Amino acid sequence: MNNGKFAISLHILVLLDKAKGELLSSEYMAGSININPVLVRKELINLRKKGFVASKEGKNGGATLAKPAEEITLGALYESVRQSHLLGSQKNEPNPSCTVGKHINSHLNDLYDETEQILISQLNKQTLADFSHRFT
Amino acid sequence: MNNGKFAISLHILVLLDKAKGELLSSEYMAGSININPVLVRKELINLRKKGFVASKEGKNGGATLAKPAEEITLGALYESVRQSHLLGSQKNEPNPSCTVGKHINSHLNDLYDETEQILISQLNKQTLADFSHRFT
DNA sequence: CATTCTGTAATATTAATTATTACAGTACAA
DNA sequence: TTGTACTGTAATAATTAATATTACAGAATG
Repeated sequence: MNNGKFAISLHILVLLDKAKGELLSSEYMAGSININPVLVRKELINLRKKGFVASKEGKNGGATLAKPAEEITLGALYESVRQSHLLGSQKNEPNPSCTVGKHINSHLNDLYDETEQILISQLNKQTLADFSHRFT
Repeated sequence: MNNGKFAISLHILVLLDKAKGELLSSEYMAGSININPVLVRKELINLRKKGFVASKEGKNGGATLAKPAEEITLGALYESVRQSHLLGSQKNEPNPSCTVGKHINSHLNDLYDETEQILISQLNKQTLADFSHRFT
């Protein structure tokens, strides 16, 4: 489905939760995740768009959670980072002169959608707060 | 998690199911999927190893299902093509001097494992026969 | 107004996926 | 017994996706 974005985003959110409202810089978070700060800022764009975090520009700026960790479900996070389909991308262009080839993509998409819904509802059972509490 | 392998493998299996025991060549299947025949043969290696298909070499050779489509669940197929983790690969090496960085990978793996189990059991509700019947 | 941040674009690097070429070996069938 | 049509598999190339880097304008602080 997706890439390391879910892991990176969740890592960011846990750090912000642990920071208890204190602003964290992208550089600091990048140091914990061990990736480039620009990648953190890019993920923040997305997280901000979804209303999970807020940023403050300028000196002593940084990011913080924009809503309580109890109100951010992992399913919502999954949906926010998901870009392609769960079980495989529908980039194949099967032969339309073959009955199977002609319909496989729509059947695959149905299957993926059904399955993804289950996955999301499973992830929705857990909030950022729950996940964050796994850390001592 | 994984790539287009799930889609390719499922496409192959549906073709074989529809062929009702008749041997299909990798070239023929590649034509329906619209990919290179070598990729089909590579997927067949895996499907054979899992006991889903059998191949016959030589002239007029090809592949066929090795067990009834009713006995191949999509969950088993998923497990057979899965190679990396569902929600993202654990290739990050977070900073171990940070509490969050130090433990995030093991917590992520726990989460992924839990979630993947749900996904597999969901996919297990459907067999190749069920999926194949979606095609007229 | 120097400093420390964010936001964002542009580009480079690396890794993963997919495709291609090549050929040995197997089975059939004339 | 030999040509043909396949599989099996390795080696390599090409393409695409993911990640990293560099660069710099603009915002807020002190």
